[in-house]
Amino acid sequence: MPQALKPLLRKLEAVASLSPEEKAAILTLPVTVRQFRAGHDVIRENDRPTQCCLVLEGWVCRYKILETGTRQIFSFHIAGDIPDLQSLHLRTMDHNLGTLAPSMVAFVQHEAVKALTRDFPRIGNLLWRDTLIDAAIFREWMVGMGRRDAPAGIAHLFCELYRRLRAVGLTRGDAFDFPITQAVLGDALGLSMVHVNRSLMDLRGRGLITLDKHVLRILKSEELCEDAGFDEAYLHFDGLLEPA
Amino acid sequence: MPQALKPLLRKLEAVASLSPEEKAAILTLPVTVRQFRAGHDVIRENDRPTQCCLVLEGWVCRYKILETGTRQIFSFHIAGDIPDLQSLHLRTMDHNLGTLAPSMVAFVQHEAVKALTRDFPRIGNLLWRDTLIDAAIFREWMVGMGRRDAPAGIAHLFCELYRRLRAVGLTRGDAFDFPITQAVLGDALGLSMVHVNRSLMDLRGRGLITLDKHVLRILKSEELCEDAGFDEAYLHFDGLLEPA
DNA sequence: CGCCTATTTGATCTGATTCAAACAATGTGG
DNA sequence: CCACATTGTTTGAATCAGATCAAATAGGCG
Repeated sequence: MPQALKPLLRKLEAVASLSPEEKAAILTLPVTVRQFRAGHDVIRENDRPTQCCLVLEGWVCRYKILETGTRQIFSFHIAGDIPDLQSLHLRTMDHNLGTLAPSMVAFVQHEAVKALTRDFPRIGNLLWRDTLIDAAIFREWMVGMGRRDAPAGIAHLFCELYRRLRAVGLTRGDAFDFPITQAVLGDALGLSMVHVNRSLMDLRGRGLITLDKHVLRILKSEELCEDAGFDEAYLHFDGLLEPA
Repeated sequence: MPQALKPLLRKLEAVASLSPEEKAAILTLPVTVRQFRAGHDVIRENDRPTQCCLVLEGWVCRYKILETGTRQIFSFHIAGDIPDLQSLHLRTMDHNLGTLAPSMVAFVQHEAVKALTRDFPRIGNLLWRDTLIDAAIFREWMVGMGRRDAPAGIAHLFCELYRRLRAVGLTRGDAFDFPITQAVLGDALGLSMVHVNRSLMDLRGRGLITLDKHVLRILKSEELCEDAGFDEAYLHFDGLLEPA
């Protein structure tokens, strides 16, 4: 099903225009598509995957469970993301990949991706670039955990997710579907669920957002960004790669 | 000065054996070497570098300064690291790179690196792999900031640095030079300097480490790892790339 | 010696955690 | 369609890890 890879193509073409051959090579990658329920693992720590996976629909996250039983979430992934590209070059998974909502995921054999990057080095560079942006997002989350208080950290995450979702056409005006529980939010931000709840109340109380029935609406975008110290540069929506 | 690139070669060869041609290509990369004093910037946020840099000697870190004036450090880099490989694919720097100690840094034009990865795709994959390990380290730091208390976070960092330094031959038995002040440690871990000091006292008090005159000695390695919940898998010392 | 930077200690305060319980929403099977 | 179970949100109270403020002490080094 070639159209399954449309989200990926869309993402790559946002950065550099691809030649017809490059597009065709991507769209004809052999993929297997699987549907997952919420709360299931797609890949586990210590696995040695032979395929990469691409999110087509839903919400997926990378995370680790500590000895103490607590969880740290590293990233959220939405349509078009390739959350485990790293398995292409790192044999063993050092974290888990799991769904947070019902999700559709496409799998592509490593061999096929390697052949693609061999035949079309520019595509390889675009994929590399994607993993570098992942890393930039990790860094920004570090800022949130290390140097921002809870309301600012949450606000910052909302600013980020709004822009990433908008970039793949998943916002409706100033709102988007947000099927993420407060407990999960806490695991992502390094906060307790109770404190997430109170910080959300704070953001709501100041009229910056609403969050109801899993729909998040950003009411005062400028104020929210201001509060969060948000600067979208780290998402690198700008950075064109050199032309073909 | 071809021998400047020895640390890089050493690092890459730890993962995959290189052909004579590949080695030659790396060693003959045209480089400029510069010496920096401690506390100086090598690259700044918003810069658009035309070259990559490689740490030959010293201690370098990536960091960001917030509006509030606080600093968040994202990573420490030592000999053999290429802390801004990302500039190869992301036009604009989203953070700073600065020295923490007198350091020697080699610069290589992007064009030269791109030519290298074009002519020797396996080297390109090794470099990509290096940036993926960077990202794995970011994730582990997120665990530290989000889910570990201060002594465990510091202990974890020490475990990591010990192994990374040992891998490039910069340890002497169970000790290594550690020219990092407590304030800097705080900026890396998202802690106040005072609290870093108290946590260090705690580690010392329990006889796990000594830290004196910028020499860190690990007295009880197992206990320190245990305390920190340290598992070196994320450093991927194991993961061989496929053979040539 | 005197300056500057780094470490250490004390006292106080606060953001965030923990524990506990109520409440709301959603879904499921009988 | 209701009863019940389950999952998620909200609130309260007590406690604690870590921040902040302030000042003393200790090293380097020109």
